Amino acid sequence: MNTKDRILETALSMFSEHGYDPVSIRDICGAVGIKESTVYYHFKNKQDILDSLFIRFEEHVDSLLKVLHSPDAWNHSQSPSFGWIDTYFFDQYLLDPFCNRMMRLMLIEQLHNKEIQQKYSRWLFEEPYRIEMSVFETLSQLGIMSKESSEQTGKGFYAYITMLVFKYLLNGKLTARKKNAFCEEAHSYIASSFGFWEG
Amino acid sequence: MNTKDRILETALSMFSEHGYDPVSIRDICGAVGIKESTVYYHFKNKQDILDSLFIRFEEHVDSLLKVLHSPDAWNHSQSPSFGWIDTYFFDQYLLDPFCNRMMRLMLIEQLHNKEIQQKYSRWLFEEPYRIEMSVFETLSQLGIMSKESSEQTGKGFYAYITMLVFKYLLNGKLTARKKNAFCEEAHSYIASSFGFWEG
DNA sequence: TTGACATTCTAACGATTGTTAGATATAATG
DNA sequence: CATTATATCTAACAATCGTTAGAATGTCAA
Repeated sequence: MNTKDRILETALSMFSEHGYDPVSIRDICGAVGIKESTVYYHFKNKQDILDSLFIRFEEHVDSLLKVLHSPDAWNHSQSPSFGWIDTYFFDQYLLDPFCNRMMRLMLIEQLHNKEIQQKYSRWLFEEPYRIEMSVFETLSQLGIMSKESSEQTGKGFYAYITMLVFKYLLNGKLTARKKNAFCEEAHSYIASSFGFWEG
Repeated sequence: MNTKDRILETALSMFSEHGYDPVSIRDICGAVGIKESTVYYHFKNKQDILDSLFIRFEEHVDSLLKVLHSPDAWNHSQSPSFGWIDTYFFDQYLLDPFCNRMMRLMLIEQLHNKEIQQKYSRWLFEEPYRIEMSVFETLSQLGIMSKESSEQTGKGFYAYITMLVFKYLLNGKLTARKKNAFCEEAHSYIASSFGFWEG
């Protein structure tokens, strides 16, 4: 991996753990194994590192969203399924190491950074809401649920997953134990609430 | 208010917005209107300010919990009610300015501070879960709900409130708009899910 | 008024911060 | 080989950090 990417990866790893301000350029350089001035060859300043991380993240999730909303994503079963949510929404977004770190970073910085607060609202609440609700909307279109019931059930599902995200995926260090707890409790909720469908 | 209390209040206000490290002793002193060295007359060091805040918070919520679990709290209706949740759990905990600031502080610091991470888990997940579930446990004891149904419904309720807390009460600055959104959506959820009871 | 104590001040310390100028090394091009 | 461009280095800067010693106040009892 080239130096620029190593700086970005190390910076994200440290920012997501301690926040932006508490991590110094020297901290990052020490971990990467370069001198401070080298950073300024690749980036305009410290803020530029943060900006670059968000550019990469939004490219990443934009391409992810395109896949999600393309017909292919829904092909392996004729209707949207919780297997689909597992593969795309859980594994490639909520549980993905890069995305998880970016969410931690947004979580720390949102309280005092207005720009990041907007990104935080979008990527932790609005887009997940859209994605999860689209599943239940399809369910009502397919006649599996009534429109009102699908909306109510969708909101309940969204709230439960959101709670699990904050409780397990954005609470202290992300350990294998917490990942498992998230998956187990999510699947247990799905099983007990939607056992009638795609058992 | 005496100087020590003014330091604590100002520090909490700034810590909860920016986090512990980014706020300097000089920032706090500038806002209070004193010189830096005065802080060290009242506190051992910067960390001591943070520790004092947590001591005050835990004293505050401990006394709150005592009230919650005392018979008096349940007296104004023969069964636990959502009005009770409104008065004690919402107004005096989740929406209380002091508690809200402490929760923000814990939210920021928990990702890299192991001690605070434990407090965060306790005061944002475990205790709220206990409090909310105790309501539904009573419901099943009173025969209003079956044991299984009360547990499932309780978890759904807890998840929904937790989601609303993160979405509205710990997302950027706490405005009147967000407070209202929290209350409205919570009450709307209660109404649509539990309209059968205490309409 | 004097003395004792509580409270706040002035002024500085060593360490760390983001950033920069300019030298040095490495690699590619003629 | 000489030249140019790319990449990393050394070494320092002004500013800010938490913290401290000691002088200057204010308050109240003797």
